[in-house]
Amino acid sequence: MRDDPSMISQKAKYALRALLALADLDAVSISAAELAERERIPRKFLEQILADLKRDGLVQSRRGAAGGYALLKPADTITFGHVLRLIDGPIAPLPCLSRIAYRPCEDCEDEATCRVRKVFALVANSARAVLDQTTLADAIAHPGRPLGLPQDIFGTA
Amino acid sequence: MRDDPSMISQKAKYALRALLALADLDAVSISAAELAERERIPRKFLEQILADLKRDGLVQSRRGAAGGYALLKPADTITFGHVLRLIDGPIAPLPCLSRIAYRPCEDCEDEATCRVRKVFALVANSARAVLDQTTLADAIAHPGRPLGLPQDIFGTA
DNA sequence: TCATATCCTAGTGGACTACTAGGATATATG
DNA sequence: CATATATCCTAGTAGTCCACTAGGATATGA
Repeated sequence: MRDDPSMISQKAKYALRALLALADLDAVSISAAELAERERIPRKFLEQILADLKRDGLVQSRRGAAGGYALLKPADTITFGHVLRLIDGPIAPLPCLSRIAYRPCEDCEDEATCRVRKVFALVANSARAVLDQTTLADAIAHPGRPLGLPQDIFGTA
Repeated sequence: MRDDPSMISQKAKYALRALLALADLDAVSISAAELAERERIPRKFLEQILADLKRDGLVQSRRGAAGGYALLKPADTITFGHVLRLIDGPIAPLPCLSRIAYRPCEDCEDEATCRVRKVFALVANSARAVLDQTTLADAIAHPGRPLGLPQDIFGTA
């Protein structure tokens, strides 16, 4: 038995927490050191993560004294799915179910009739439904709102 | 970026394929060697997998010439979730969301208000909804039937 | 007896995670 | 200008895990 396969990486968790913290700030910037302390993230590791986020355009930075990081896009345009794919790679239980990094299963005879694939396609769709429709803003907002999910979770296949 | 985090293990895929093949047989038994060839699974690896399945009571075996393996439980009582947990461990994107192996996130201040947790709870619930309600029989049956999903996918939280 | 099975334990190469380390470069302030 | 404070960039590393392979002990039917 594996430890936990479906688990997201620590790095992705840090990235999401950092982005949420930046969204909390709203307009002001914060240094990596301060952010690291506030969110209990190893500082040097956080720097690498912020570099990834910057490379993707989610975050902007300023160097030197009084420098720091700030969100570059509105919090309601950044989805959990986007961040997760950026840091952790494809969201797909099988390579043959990935949209951004499709690869056939090497030992699979016929993809169209694969019964394992058919079931995990449902899993993938439902996970994506949540991740691609939930934004940082959703996660922050009003505790009253129940983080709702919309229609058509399982696609049309 | 990771290769693919949400991916199930090759071992779990083999286990599911093996069980489906056993369910196809229906009543008759088959040797590991034959099953391995049919499903393109490394023979020795498959033996280990079958041992796991046997230990869990899903499969029975007979030794010696004319020995082999057979399903021990009806195919409509074996869920994908059960097999996945058996082979791959907990189905939870965060340790604090696992039901069978709960552990708090070490760097998490307050679980109740954790915004990352809140979102991934939805992911976990929707994945479990599929996996715990889909049986081997469902995966085998009639191509007409669309592998439907029932109500209340997101729990009551 | 002998071929054919399952059963059981070890071990291994390669990949990946979660960091740490060290310093180069840029910027505000005195 | 000097200095403190930041970001930026590249390497490296201990530990863990996956996906097997290897080798043989044990049981069973012919």
